[in-house]
Amino acid sequence: MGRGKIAIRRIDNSTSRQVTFSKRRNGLLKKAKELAILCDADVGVIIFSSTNKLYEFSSTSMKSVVQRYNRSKEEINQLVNPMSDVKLWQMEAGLLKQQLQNLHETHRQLMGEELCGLGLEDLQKLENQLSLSLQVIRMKKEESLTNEIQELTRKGNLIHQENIELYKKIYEARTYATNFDENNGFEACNSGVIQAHSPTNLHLCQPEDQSMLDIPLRETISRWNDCMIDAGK
Amino acid sequence: MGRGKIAIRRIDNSTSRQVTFSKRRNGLLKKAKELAILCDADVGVIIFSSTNKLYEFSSTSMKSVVQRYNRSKEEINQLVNPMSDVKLWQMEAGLLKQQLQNLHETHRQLMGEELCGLGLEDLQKLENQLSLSLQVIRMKKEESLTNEIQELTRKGNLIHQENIELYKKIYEARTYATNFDENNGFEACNSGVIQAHSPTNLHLCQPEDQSMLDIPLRETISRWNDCMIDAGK
DNA sequence: AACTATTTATAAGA
DNA sequence: TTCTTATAAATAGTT
Repeated sequence: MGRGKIAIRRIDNSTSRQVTFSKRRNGLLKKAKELAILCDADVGVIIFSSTNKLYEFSSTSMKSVVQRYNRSKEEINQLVNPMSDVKLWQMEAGLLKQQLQNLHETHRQLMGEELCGLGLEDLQKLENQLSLSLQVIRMKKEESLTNEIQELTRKGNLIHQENIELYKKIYEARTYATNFDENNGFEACNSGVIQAHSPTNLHLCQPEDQSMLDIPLRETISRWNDCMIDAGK
Repeated sequence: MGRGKIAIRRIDNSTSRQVTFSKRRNGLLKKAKELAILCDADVGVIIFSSTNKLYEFSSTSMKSVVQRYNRSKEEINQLVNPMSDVKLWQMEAGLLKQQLQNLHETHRQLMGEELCGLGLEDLQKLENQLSLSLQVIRMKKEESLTNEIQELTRKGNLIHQENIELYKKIYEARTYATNFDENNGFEACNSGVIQAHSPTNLHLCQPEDQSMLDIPLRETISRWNDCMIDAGK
């Protein structure tokens, strides 16, 4: 029914296909409507285009048509929501709520609450579990503490080494200054050389830690003294 | 499209209606099929005649078409009414899921698992909590044990009392017998009573255990036992 | 169910 | 997309 006859097979040309779809879709829906009216039939038509657009016609309501279809087919009402999505989600929520409650109770018992309903055996189990947990946690804590102490010790040693190096520098500088000028320039050397030396040294190991760059020379020496005293013990 | 034009309204003549139904139904199904093939569309058609007979066509399967239809309708609903019931329940479920997950994590930590992500402070808190729980549970257990012991002691005392009463009865009975028969009964009484005292202690309440009542008077005692049990009910 | 006059649907082109 | 139009297809009424 057109300028030419066409074979009933997928139309290759995309545009042509789309146009034909549009026309025939309208034709189908119109005819469905006419059939329903003329012949007092209950008709439902669902059309999805190749681009997933939905078109439909139903003489009463799609729901009732499909339900009737299901009943007629004697299939289990799985197609149109015997268990609508709302119901499904309600069930899901109910289930989760139940799980949450159960876990909550267990949790409370682990927290030492709501122990009234428990028998001796349950209490014993709980005690064992807690005891075990405590053991694990204490081990973990100890491990953590040990690590921290190790780290601190390492850093301490590094700084100690640095201080020794520093002291040596200072000592050399002083000796050099003394030898260099018996009666002259000690003050200048002291303020110049030594101040230039110490900050460079500290930067080598801990560039991020600037806090000890502010420390005056006498403090460095005093700290070195302390270290030596400690080492002598 | 026929010898004459007809208005689109219910055909009054029943026979005519039926014939038209038959013709147009075939036409509709044919056109649906053609549309599906020509335009690569997914089409479903359901037709109930006025006599409730079912005719159908679907390009894939009616089930998949209808499911797709339902899904499509849902999406539309959600767009129109973004806070539909479904959405609300989905949110509820999501929330509960989250809570459950959180609680689960806490629970695992209380069980001494998954402690890697925790710092020293967290570990300390956990330890304190567990320690506290353990304390409470041990108290509860002790309380429970104490109660049980008390209860057992009470019962034991009661039974002991009963035994004393029993002893008295036996003694009276024997004395009576001895008086009746001068030199015969005392030895029997002596060996009987003393042996009966300690082992019977717990057994007296259980009338089915007759093993130690080999002495001649066992019937009397048993009858007395029955009386006491009945009275105790 | 077959026939056929006619209406309707639609393919192709604009 | 929409309109037009020639033509294919559907079908109302008849046999």
